[in-house]
Amino acid sequence: MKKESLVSISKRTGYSISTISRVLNGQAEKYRISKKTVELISAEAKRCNYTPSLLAKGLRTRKTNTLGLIILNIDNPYFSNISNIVIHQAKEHGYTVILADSLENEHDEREVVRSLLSRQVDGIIAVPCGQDPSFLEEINKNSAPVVLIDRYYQNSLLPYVSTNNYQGGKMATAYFLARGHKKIACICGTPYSMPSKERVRGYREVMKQAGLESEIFVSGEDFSIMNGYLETKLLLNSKNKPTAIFTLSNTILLGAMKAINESGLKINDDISVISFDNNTYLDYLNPPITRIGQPTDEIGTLAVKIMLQSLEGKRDMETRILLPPELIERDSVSKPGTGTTHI
Amino acid sequence: MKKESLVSISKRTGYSISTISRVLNGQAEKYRISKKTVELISAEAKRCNYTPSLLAKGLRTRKTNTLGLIILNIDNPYFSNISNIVIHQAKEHGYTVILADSLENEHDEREVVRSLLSRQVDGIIAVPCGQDPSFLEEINKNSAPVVLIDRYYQNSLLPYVSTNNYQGGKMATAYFLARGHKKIACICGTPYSMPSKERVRGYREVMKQAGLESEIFVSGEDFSIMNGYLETKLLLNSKNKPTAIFTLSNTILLGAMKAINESGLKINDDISVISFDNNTYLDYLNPPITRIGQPTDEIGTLAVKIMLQSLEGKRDMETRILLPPELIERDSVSKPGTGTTHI
DNA sequence: GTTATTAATGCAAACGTTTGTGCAATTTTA
DNA sequence: TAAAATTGCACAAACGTTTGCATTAATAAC
Repeated sequence: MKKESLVSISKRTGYSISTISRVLNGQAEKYRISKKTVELISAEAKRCNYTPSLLAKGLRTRKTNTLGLIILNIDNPYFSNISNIVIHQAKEHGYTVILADSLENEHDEREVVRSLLSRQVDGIIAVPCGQDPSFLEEINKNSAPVVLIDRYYQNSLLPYVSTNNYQGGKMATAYFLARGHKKIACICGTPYSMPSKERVRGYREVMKQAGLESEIFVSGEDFSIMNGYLETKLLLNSKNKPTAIFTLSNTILLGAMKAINESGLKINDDISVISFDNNTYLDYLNPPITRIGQPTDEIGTLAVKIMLQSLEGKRDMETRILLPPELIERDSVSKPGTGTTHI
Repeated sequence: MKKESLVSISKRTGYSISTISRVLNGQAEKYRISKKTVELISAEAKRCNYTPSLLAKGLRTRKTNTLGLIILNIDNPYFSNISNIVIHQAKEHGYTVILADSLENEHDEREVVRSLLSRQVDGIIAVPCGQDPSFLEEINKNSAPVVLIDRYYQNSLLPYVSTNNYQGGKMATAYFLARGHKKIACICGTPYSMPSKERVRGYREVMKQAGLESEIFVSGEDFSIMNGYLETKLLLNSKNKPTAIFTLSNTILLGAMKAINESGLKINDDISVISFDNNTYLDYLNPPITRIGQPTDEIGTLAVKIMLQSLEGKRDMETRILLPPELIERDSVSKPGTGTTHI
């Protein structure tokens, strides 16, 4: 089965390539193609199951209807979650997305961007991994519009949509305080990343306001399970053991739980935990984990929307967006007077 | 910044487009381009940060170095796991993958295939969702090679790589039996899908051999959390309550756990559970869940390998592959004489 | 001092589209 | 009935590559 093309249809119907093209693109009226011709060509196209070559189309029009999506790590449910939304939203608007991950290193990020650009993606939605926005800014200026999600830069005008992580940090800390905790430790992720910085800032702020400045304790190096595990190990073995731990991601939480289990402690009874990120399985853990959920649906949807607006040349939209997080109350924090450790 | 092309480099260096092309494709020697020229052109290409247009390249060579990957649902960790492997393996060999999901319905599957083909993917790796292989067979024959993963067809020659689900079903059931269980129920997923069918077949086989034919109980309609929840509800409220439940996927498991929790029962003590699929978080559930793990790494890697072989015209590889599953023993099955219900 | 070799490069077609412009035939206008 | 307007379509260039073949200049062979 030879692949069908405008040429092959042209030969079979006797009409010129341009006429076929215009009919199949709904430009028939504009070019006054007769009704009879339109029907004839449409019928033939359907009969032979014609599919336009998006390569040729893209080459000619400089538009591929393709978006690049760069995340840190496909395996992380938070990102696969967002990817899912972005892919479907894009599809909804006629776009296909190419998904790639940077493995959270700048070298791969650059390589991936180049690869996407050589495929002429119309735009790039990315969770950036470095501390320096200039590379992506240049891409945004010269090659293809860039929209950031999750992570973003303060000193850059790149559009982004993320969670109000500061608020999230405050919510978690306040919740601990309301339940009588004072010794609250925070295990953070990649320290220079905006989400980590902002969550920590919220935590510090609330601690300070409560007069617990001396109890502030932040550690951690990245958003890995291992990091959560190691830091928790250290915390549990320190002289000044906390009664509550604020883990800044679902991955850190898993590591923390492992360390806690190994110590024979029970979450809630012996030590309280709040995590960031909302995942279905968190409700099935023992106990179900109280957490600060991010509005991933809205983040993905808005990112695509901003991208599309940008592609259509509209620039009147607010393009630096922080969405409110949500406290999802479960059972991993002891109630006042209930816990054993912190009274 | 005007996009660089062979033409722009040609103009600047004075060499013809073909010479540039050959140099940049490493064909210099073959065409006896002088060393000086090669260096000059290479330097200029690097200087201006030239990236070839893969659209033009693909159009001309009919090769895009792109693979399509179709899965049922991006959000399911089992699939995002496999996707991760496939994407990285493909990248390893110079291929980019376009990820799409069929939402487990044939209409979307067809649409997605068409979309991929119009992008001229070199091949398609897919978890098929229907019962009829003919559509994908036709694609495989006429348009692009197809390799199936996870699900496959008995009456088709399409290459596939999957888990030996039959063996997995037997392993789980035998494990239950060895621990003294007799009333073992099985909650299956999409009943006509090969994984579900084979796992159930293994379950039935072992039950029969143990003389427990009368205790065989299989229900379930799909691989959703809801299905797991509802079926477990029914099981727990039936007159002939099972002492053990074999859930055929991680999603079904989550649903089942919810139902079990709601009944106030405890896994292991009151009811035993084995699930299919291996996920990190299963170790953090209460209790950690004993499960039949699939070799997702190998599945993804082999699928890509088979695809590449097929693209290179080699056909001498075994292309219908079942890999052995692995029993991952945790703590969700009561030990003989320990459980309360089944003695 | 011709002629055959070889080295180094250029020409032009083709891949499958889109789109500005051109042009013949038909119809309308005056 | 001639000019003008409209209808219905075709031509051809362009997008950025790859690649078979042609071409030129230099060197070697005789």
